Amino acid sequence: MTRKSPPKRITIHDVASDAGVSFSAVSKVLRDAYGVSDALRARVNESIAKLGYTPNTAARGMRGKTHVIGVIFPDMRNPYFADVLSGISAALERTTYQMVQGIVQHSTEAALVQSMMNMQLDGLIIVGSISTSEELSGVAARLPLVVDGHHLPNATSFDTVNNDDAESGRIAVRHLVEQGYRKIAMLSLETHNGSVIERREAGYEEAMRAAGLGRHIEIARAPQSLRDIQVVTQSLIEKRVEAIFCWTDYVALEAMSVAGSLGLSIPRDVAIVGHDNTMYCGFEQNSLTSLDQSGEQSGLQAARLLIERIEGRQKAEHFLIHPRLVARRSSAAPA
Amino acid sequence: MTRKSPPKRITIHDVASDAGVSFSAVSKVLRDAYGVSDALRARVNESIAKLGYTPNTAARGMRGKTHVIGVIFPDMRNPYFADVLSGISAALERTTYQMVQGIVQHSTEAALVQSMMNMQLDGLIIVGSISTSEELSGVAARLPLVVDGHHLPNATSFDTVNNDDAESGRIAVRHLVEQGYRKIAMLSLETHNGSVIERREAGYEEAMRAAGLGRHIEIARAPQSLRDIQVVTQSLIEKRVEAIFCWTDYVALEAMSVAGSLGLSIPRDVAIVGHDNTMYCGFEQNSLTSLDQSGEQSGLQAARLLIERIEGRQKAEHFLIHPRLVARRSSAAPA
DNA sequence: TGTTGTCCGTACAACGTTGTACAAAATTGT
DNA sequence: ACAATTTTGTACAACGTTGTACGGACAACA
Repeated sequence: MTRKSPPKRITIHDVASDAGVSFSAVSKVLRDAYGVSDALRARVNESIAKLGYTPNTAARGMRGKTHVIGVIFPDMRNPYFADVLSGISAALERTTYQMVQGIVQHSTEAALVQSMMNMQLDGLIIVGSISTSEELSGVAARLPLVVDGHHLPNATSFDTVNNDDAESGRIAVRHLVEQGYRKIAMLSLETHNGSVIERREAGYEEAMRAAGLGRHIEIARAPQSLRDIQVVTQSLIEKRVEAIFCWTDYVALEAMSVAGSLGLSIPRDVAIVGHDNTMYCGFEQNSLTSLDQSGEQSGLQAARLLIERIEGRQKAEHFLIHPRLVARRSSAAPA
Repeated sequence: MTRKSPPKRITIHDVASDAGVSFSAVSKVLRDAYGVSDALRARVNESIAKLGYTPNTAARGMRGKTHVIGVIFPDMRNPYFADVLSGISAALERTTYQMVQGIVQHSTEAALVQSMMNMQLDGLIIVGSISTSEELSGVAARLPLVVDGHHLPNATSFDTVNNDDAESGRIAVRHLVEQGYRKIAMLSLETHNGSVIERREAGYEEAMRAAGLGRHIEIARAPQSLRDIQVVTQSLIEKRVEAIFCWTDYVALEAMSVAGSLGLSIPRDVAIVGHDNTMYCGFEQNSLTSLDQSGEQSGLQAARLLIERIEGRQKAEHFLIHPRLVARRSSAAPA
């Protein structure tokens, strides 16, 4: 409709002249600073509502806080992250903080962090970081930081939230052993700069040894590509493993697919356990046993910690979530 | 490690004094404006690299462009959006533009748009918008806008990218008819403010009539919740439909799950077709026939249009993508 | 009535850029 | 050698906030 009209932005000055006060007074109301009468406050708020004023984040960034936090996700394909996001949203609901996301797709985590710092965001939650402890400390020196999904319990300058991943590995193995499986392999991730997968592997090995199955320990690693996962799964199957514990659900679903293509039946020929208990696990055709690390809870805690930190906390906190097994048909006892 | 050191931000002034020039000169280099000698440019660029300077986006937002665009997604659960994001990333790769995402979870689309405007972003791509044409025109009056997944071919103030959704509906029906199915139902979405689902329904109806199956037209609508989808699917099955065309893949997978739970086999008892051809379709246990609307292509075009618009194009463009059927076992001809 | 505080509201200097206006220097033409 | 022109670099006023400094009004106390 409108060709190229000049849609003037409503500023604090417009509000001030509408309310008949100085622009500084409006600023005071916005920051609810000391030294404004109730009458003035009411008048200003009325004008704000009437004009539909919203503060300019860019201008705020030049001076104090922007009231915006950034959340960085490693990818958008894994529906687990949607749960984390829900948790963060829920925690932000009753606060004045807004949120923007950055998703590591083509760009790098470091570039995204830089970009968000340049926007002067008030704090950052990095989910599934692949950065080193040093890099993260560098970030934390410049703005409040919470890392979700990277075990760094000795970090002093930022907080972390994590699933007890060693426990995940142990639970998976114990469950499969109880169900009667012995030759239990793990299908892991090839390159993992985070410490999450290491711990799952460690938990897996520990439980295998504890069950007297040390000789059956077998960890196969594949990169994230579906093709590679197929190849590695196939080689595990050829080795006649009885069960496969996969580092995340979609890998488990792919493993299931490979087994199916080879004419094998699950769990009779091979049992499968996944991780994250994403929505696809519950579908009848998958019926995938999985470890639930409650992404929602994870996000909630991360946001809570970040806000505390923005508001002044200095001492680091490290929150651990206890995983819970959700058993389904894919790991039922063989008949 | 560091307690509360003052990590001074490196500004244009620091670069200027390092290079021994005025700060305005540095700004000129950054904007590559007219009137800088190659010598000065080189010197400045050297200092920039040496100091690791990056421009402050907030400050840029106060004056010209931020070189950041915003992308708004309706949710993070549907892996289709990951493809769209890939396309956008790819298009931005060789440009100077950065990107941040906003995901409509607890907050509203309008709130996210407002928030991104307040950050003074250079442009916006809204994917799967539920806003009205008027609301979108309002946004477009204030900044360059591209809408992906909302048919508004008469919009003059913003661009759109869409799948030919009527064609999707027609293709799905024609395919099922060819395979020998007659009682073909559609499982649609209950509340759809976008025009995408309407068109799919229209295409479905049109093709049904064209095939002389008008009397078998049956559109069932369910909200996004899994529980509701189950109930609606079950009622379709009780009506003994032979095939179900679902508006998106995860609904199709859920329908498949319901059928399986009822002891039915696919496609013998009921055929299923999904939409978006997401990664889960290819898994053997699903083997779901689906319509591919190439999210990657969609994102690529949206980003291209946005950049053109940021750089001055006024005339609206509307890009249409042609869907392609990927046939799998879920719609094979009954034996 | 003068003095001392409180309270409320205003003035104004940042913040780090962009882009316009202008001065100085270098180059060209005569 | 001197004016005219072009090229190169600098100065500075925005942009919309925050937060500190300050002034004026009014009440309380002597």
